[in-house]
Amino acid sequence: MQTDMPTVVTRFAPSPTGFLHIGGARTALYNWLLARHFGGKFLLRIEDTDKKRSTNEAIDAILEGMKWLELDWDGDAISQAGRAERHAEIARELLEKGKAYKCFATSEELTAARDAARASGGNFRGDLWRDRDEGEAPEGAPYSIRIRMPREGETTISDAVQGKVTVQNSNLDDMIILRSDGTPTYMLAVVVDDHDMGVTHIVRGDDHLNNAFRQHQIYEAMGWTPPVLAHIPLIHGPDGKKLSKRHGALGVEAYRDMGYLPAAMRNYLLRLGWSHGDDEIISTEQAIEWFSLENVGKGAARFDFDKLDNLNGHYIRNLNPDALLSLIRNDLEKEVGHTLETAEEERLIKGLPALAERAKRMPDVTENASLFCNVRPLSLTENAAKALQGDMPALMGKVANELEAVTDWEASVIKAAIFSFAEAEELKLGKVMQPVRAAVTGGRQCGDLVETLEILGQEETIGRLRDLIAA
RNA sequence: GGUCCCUUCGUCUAGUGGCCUAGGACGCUGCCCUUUCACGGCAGAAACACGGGUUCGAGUCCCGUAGGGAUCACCA
Repeated sequence: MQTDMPTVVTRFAPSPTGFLHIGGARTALYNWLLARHFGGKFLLRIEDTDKKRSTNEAIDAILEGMKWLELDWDGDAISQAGRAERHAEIARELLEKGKAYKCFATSEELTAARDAARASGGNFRGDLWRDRDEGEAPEGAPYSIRIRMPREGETTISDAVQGKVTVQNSNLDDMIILRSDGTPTYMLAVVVDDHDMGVTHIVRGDDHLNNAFRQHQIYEAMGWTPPVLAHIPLIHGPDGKKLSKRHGALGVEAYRDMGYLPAAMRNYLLRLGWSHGDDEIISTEQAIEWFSLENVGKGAARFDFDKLDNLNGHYIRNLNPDALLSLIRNDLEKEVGHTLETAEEERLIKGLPALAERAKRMPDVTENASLFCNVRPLSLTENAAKALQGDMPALMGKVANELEAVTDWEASVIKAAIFSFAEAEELKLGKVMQPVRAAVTGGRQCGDLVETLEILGQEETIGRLRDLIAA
């Protein structure tokens, strides 16, 4: 049926040699958005043809990263290694067609040829056996299979991001497509898999741009239609240098642990290299509707934590109290040392929005949230302690007495009580509010003080005030 | 070194030959709001890498230079 044939099929094809880093995450996001935009399919393929470097831990980390970012793929993740037989079959077909040939060169010969080519300022093409008869090879000698690249003319690819890019065919090397042990190389495997999986659009890092020409020739040799290519620029570190494991390249789970929200991450990554006019805050739904390869930038982008923080703050603020609580629950309970009681939960639900207003990363919320828990005596920050020096404890004791007389524990009443107290003591309002804030929050940030007192409850408020005298 | 790609405020970017006295966002500075810190509001400093063309007119097109990057494995 034509109708159930998706018009757009994209894929994300990471090699499982490490975690899902930020560049990979963005590549995955763009592929995902493109597929969702067109109502097509987004496939996941693990490029594990290099068994020596691939690990199951890495596969798990990548899958976990994708799930955390909420990028769902269609169908099961495909193992490239599991398709080796099919790849070898294509290699043999190419051989039969005369589009590939056997290479009996030893690694020493290859290295020597490579060094010579480089020394003469030329290009190594690996073609030692291109024009030799295989009968010249020793009986039973191992051989790899190399593709026979055209030597005349040029190859042009129309990249959706980079535009038309042309390279002279004389620069193309007769790369190995099947190793002497019979396993396929990446160069062959990608092409065969993308073709077999019906991939229509390949979005990947521009470190693959040079490979595109080489792979293009496999499509040509097989008579297959090449997919649309989009090579997106790489992401650099804050200092403009390339991201590497030693240099700021973190797995997405590291961002999760730092307290970034998946939605913020997606929004940030989306804008890092793609734009839609002046829009900055873009929901995932909106992104799906707007996403297009045409608006992907060509220049490499630097990763900027300040902007990510700003965006993250926005998404934290938009979380509802219940979601917020469930996100911080674990860490908060660890911090206060006990399972949250119902009364504490109730306070948190009321108090969390004000904290979210002030947060950039989730730990900002968690740290301040302990103020709504039963932890007495409350630990004081340096500034809070300073604000409570001298005769402040005594003053707080008086405030406590004043608040104890309040029969209707409600913000307006509490406020009136504090106001009249300040007036009676002939103190400026700030002179009372400031120490009360310090005493009750211990220096933690929160919103309106009086409202905070209301949420905290009369008993806890007075207790915290009197703890000062006791201490 | 060969090949290929890239280049607008500090950063992410808008800009597809006249709408650009180059716009937005983050960050930064100042002010306002204010019971802390934020949020929010207002104002401000801040960029077309350089040099040649093409054109009546160039950030936008072409060439060169410089700078940055990618790649050159029986890795992916």
